Amino acid sequence: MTGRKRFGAASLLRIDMEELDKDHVDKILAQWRRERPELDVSAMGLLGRLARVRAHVAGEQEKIFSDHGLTSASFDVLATLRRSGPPFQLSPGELLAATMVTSGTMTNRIDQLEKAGLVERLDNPEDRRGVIIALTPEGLKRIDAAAAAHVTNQQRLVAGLEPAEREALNGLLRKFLATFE
Amino acid sequence: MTGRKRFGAASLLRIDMEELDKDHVDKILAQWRRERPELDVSAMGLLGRLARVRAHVAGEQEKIFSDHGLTSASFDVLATLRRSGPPFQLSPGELLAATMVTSGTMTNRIDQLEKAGLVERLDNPEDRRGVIIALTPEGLKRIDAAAAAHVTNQQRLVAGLEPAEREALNGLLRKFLATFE
DNA sequence: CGCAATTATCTTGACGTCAAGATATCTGGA
DNA sequence: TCCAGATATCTTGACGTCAAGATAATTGCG
Repeated sequence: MTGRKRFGAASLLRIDMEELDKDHVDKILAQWRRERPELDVSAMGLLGRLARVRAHVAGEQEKIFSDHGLTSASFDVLATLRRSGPPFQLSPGELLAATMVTSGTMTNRIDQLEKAGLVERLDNPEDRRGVIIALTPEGLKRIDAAAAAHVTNQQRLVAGLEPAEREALNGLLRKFLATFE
Repeated sequence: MTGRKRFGAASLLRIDMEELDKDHVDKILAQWRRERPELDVSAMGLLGRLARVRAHVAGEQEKIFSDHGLTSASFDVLATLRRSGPPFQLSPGELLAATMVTSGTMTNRIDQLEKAGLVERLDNPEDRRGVIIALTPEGLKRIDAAAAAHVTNQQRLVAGLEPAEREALNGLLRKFLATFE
């Protein structure tokens, strides 16, 4: 918490009103403008807030995963298998395509989940180079419970925005994302 | 929904006419709605896009840091020292307060930067428990060059949004961030 | 003044991730 | 058929991060 009070002593002392709405990112921008006034930092506020919001959201989400004995990494894999539908089986390559990590990372994630008894590696009858990763019954129970808690928590995390704001933010992020994907 | 194939790449990656306007996140939501229709996934789209956009932005920014022999971690520390103004010195605790990492992480970051000759640890004359981290002349040159390239790159990253959209997105992220800080 | 609580920084050990490369298998063209 | 290139997955080694706790110095209470 770095937050300042919106209606604290500062406003009673009539300190510049604009200062009151400055957040952590605004302070960083003000420092850059003082030290390197020739730099155009107009994009830094948006991208800095994006990074900070994402860091907070990630931390809050990990708490929920931890309650269910999972990490964001293991949740990610189990959730991908779960939402693919019965029989809850995908190849490592398919999991890779869905999760923005490298093949070595996916091997490691599967290793950990296999040790925990949440997935198993099955022979791929169509390609001896490959395997099929399957949710175990325990893995299915685990991800079903974790996913329910996760979506409830996600609603809590966005509750500070009005429905119309969420809609607007979602639309802008969709367009922004489209510039990368 | 038509029958799915045994091996899921087709279902995960499929593009058909009805889905041309759907992005990766929409496809994930559609899968959840099919598999767990009782879950309210209304917040997942926004938070999923936030995570993916941030991951893309982080990757693009790291390329620039790498061009200057830095990582996002080392850039973060050097930039904090640089924008604090002359004499470009802060305590590890002050760096910690500015950078959202743990003390052990900060110790490690400073160790790496010291090895690289970009910062040095000075005795803190006011508190023998502590030290002062100072940019070296080489560190100053490095961060000044990297910061200039970084802000230019940031402008490129947001160029796919119209100025009014950037403004709106920035405002919504500001409000969202305020719910955490 | 003396000592317990606090503070500042560092250490340790465990993870998760990545890049680069190894291994095994498949595939298509000659 | 054969084999060179492509493909699927795993291995290795180096990092960066964190949580928990250690160490040393400072502060403030009684």
